[in-house]
Amino acid sequence: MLQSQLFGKTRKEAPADEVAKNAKLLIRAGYIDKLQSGVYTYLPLGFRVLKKIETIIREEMNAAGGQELLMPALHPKDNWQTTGRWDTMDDLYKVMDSSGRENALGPTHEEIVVPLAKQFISSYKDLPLSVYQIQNKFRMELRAKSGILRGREFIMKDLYSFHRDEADLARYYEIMKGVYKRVFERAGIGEVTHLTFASGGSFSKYSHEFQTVTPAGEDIIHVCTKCGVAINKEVVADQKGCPECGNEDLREEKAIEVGNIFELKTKYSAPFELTYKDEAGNDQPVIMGCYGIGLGRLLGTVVEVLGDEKGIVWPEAISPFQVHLIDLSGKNDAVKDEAKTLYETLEGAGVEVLFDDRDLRAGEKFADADLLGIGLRAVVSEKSLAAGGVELKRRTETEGKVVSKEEFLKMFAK
RNA sequence: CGGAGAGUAGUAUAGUGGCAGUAUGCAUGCUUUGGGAGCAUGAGGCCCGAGUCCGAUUCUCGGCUCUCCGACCA
Repeated sequence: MLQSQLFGKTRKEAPADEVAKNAKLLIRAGYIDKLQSGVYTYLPLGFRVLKKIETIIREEMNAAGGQELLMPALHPKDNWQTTGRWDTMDDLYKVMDSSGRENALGPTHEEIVVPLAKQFISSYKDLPLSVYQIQNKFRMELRAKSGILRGREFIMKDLYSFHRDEADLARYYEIMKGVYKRVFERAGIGEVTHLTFASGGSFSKYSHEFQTVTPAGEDIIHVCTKCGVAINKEVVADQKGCPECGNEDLREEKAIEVGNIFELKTKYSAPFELTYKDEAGNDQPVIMGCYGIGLGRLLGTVVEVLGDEKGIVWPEAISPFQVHLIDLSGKNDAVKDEAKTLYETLEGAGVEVLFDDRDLRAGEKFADADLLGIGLRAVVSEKSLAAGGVELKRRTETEGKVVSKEEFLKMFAK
C-alpha cells in the first residue's frame, strides 16, 4: 500500500473532545473516525487491525469446534418478549418502522440463536453444538465513554454452546477458558490479561471474565500475586483469597473486561422450550453457555496497554502491516528507484507493506511512523544504502541497525 | 437519567453587540531534505431555532451535539 494513497491522514493534534488515550491515538493516526458518541468508523488502517483480530478469534473458535454463522442485527419484538428482556433490558435499542412494527437492534443473540437452534436440535445426537458469529452489536449505553472501549455500536464475537447436561457444559467451558487465554496471548496482551472470577455463574457459583490491567480500566480487580488469577469486586466480599490457589495476597488493579464466558444453563432454552430427546426418548432441556469478546474493545485495549508517548505500538500479530517501508531518498532519484523496487519486491512476495512514498521531510515521516505503530520500520536512504542496505528499527527499539537488502527480504521468506 | 462544562475553517484555538484573527492542515510556486523546516500567494469558519436590538457569532430562552463526574453496564 502506498501511503500517499491511503484513505485517512495523521494529525498533529488530537480532537479536543477526546480524553481517552485509545481514541486520541487512533484518531490522530487515522485508524478510526468518530461519527457520534460511542459510534466509530474503522478507516482502512483500523479495519486491517480489526480483521487481524478477527482472524485470530476465528481460528481459535474454529479450533474449539465453533461453527461460524451470521445472524441478523434486526430482531423481532416477539423474541425479546418471550424472554421478558424487551421490558427489562434498559440498554436495548428499540426501533419502530413506518408501519408501526417494533424491532430491537441486537445487543446479544440468545433470543435469536435459541429459536434457531430449536429448528435443528431434536436429539442427543445433535449435541454438543457450538456456533458463533462476529457482528455489530447495539447497546444504548446511557453514557458511552473511553473511546472505543465502550461504544453504542460495537463489533463482538459471540459464541453459544449447546449441551445435553451440565457436565458437558462444564467440559466445554474449560475448553473455552483456554481458547480465550490463547486469543489474548496472540493479540499481545496475554501478560496483563487475567482470568477473573465474577458473580453470576450457576453450578460453579462464578462466571468468568477476562480482565486486562490498564489505568484506563473501569473495573477494579484483585489479582493473585501467585497464580495470576483475579477476582472482581463483586466477588471480593464473599471470597477470602484466591479461589484458584488459596493465596491471600491479592493486588488491586484497574482493568478492562475484554471477554467473558458464562453458563446460561437453561435460562434461555427454557422460555423457548429448546429440548432434545435422550436415548430413552424423553424430552430434556438443552444446557447452554455463551462466550463473548468485544473486538473493538480488544483493539482499543491493546492501544491503551502498549501505546507510548509517541503513538501506537502494535504487536506483530495484529499490526496493520508487517513492515513500514520509508523512502528517504529526497531528490536522489537513484535512491528513490531503489526504495520503489524494494517495495514492489515485497508486494510481489506477498508481504504486507506500507510504503511511505510521500514527498515529506524525514522528521515528519519518522513521527508518523511512530504514531502509526507498525512493528517494523525499514528506511531506505542515501545513508542506509551507503551503510549497506536498509535501516531496520522495531517500534519498541530506539536504535536501528542496517542490514543488506537480501537479508531484509529473507525476513519475510515463508 | 442526575450534576458540571463546551460548541468559531479539516484540526487546534483567540476574540467581539457593528469588515472574525492566529497556528496547523490544504492548493500553487520557489527553497529545503535523517526527527513534525522556510518564504510568498490562495481557498476555507461563528451548531440550529426563536427572542431582545437599528444591528446578534457575541446577550436571553429553547433545542441539538460533544466531553467529564455519578448512576447503569448480559
